[in-house]
Amino acid sequence: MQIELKPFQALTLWKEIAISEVRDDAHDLTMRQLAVLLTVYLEPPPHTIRGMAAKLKVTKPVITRALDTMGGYGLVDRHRDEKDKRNVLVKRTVKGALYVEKLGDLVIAKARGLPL
Amino acid sequence: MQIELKPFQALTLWKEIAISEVRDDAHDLTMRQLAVLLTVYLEPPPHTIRGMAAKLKVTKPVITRALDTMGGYGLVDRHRDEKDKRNVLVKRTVKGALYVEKLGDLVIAKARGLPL
DNA sequence: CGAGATCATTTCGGTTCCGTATCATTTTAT
DNA sequence: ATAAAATGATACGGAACCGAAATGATCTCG
Repeated sequence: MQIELKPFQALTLWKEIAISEVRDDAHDLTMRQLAVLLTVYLEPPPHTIRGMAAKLKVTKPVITRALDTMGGYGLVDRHRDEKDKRNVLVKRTVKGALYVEKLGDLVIAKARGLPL
Repeated sequence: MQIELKPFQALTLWKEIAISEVRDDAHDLTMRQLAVLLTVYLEPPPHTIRGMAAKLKVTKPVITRALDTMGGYGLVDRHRDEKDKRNVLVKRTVKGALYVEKLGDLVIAKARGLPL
């Protein structure tokens, strides 16, 4: 992963990834859902609804709905926090891990293909 | 260690950008809209509805609606092709160019901030 | 000239998402 | 014990989007 990107190259990378995501659109995630998904898989737990809402500067229902949708896809899971039963902890799934891993491969492949 | 770090960095970059976009959500573009926008601004014209639909492998109404929304934001413009009045040519705007430029700066800034 | 092809848009019914406000449950503090 | 606070989910009306199909305008070509 070269870090010395010029503006046009950086945008081309972003464009190629966006187009790839749109094309073989397995799940049609929105930007918000993607931000939630990557937060869950890249940052250390625990992940609560309130915490993620604060991190993304969105309201709690946005996170709840994103988890509803992605939970339906099997990309994330939810469990009550036994220590504090008001909290809900977002958990990773095998399917979600595979999806994220594939996305990482895509970013790398596209970055490698850039004329640097 | 280094081998596993590369995908993680790539995903972290993608995550940081997604979160930034969600946070200061000037326009709340979807992935499809973003793909359309970047295609218009990074690839040489002309850009027709049919051409972009084919490129993104989506139906034409998807492109039409994306242009409706982004046109409302002032990010793109449309004109009839005078050579073939069936066609509509997508045009760039000053506002859209600024938005794309800012996005490029964001990608670069986030890439630069990655721990190599 | 006229039939068919091409292109973008609109329409349709249905789904999803939005933000605000409210609700139910659980914890904390008095 | 009980009131207040905290947390996530849900209700609601409105907006945006979906794919498929229909529409209107324009072009092509026999």
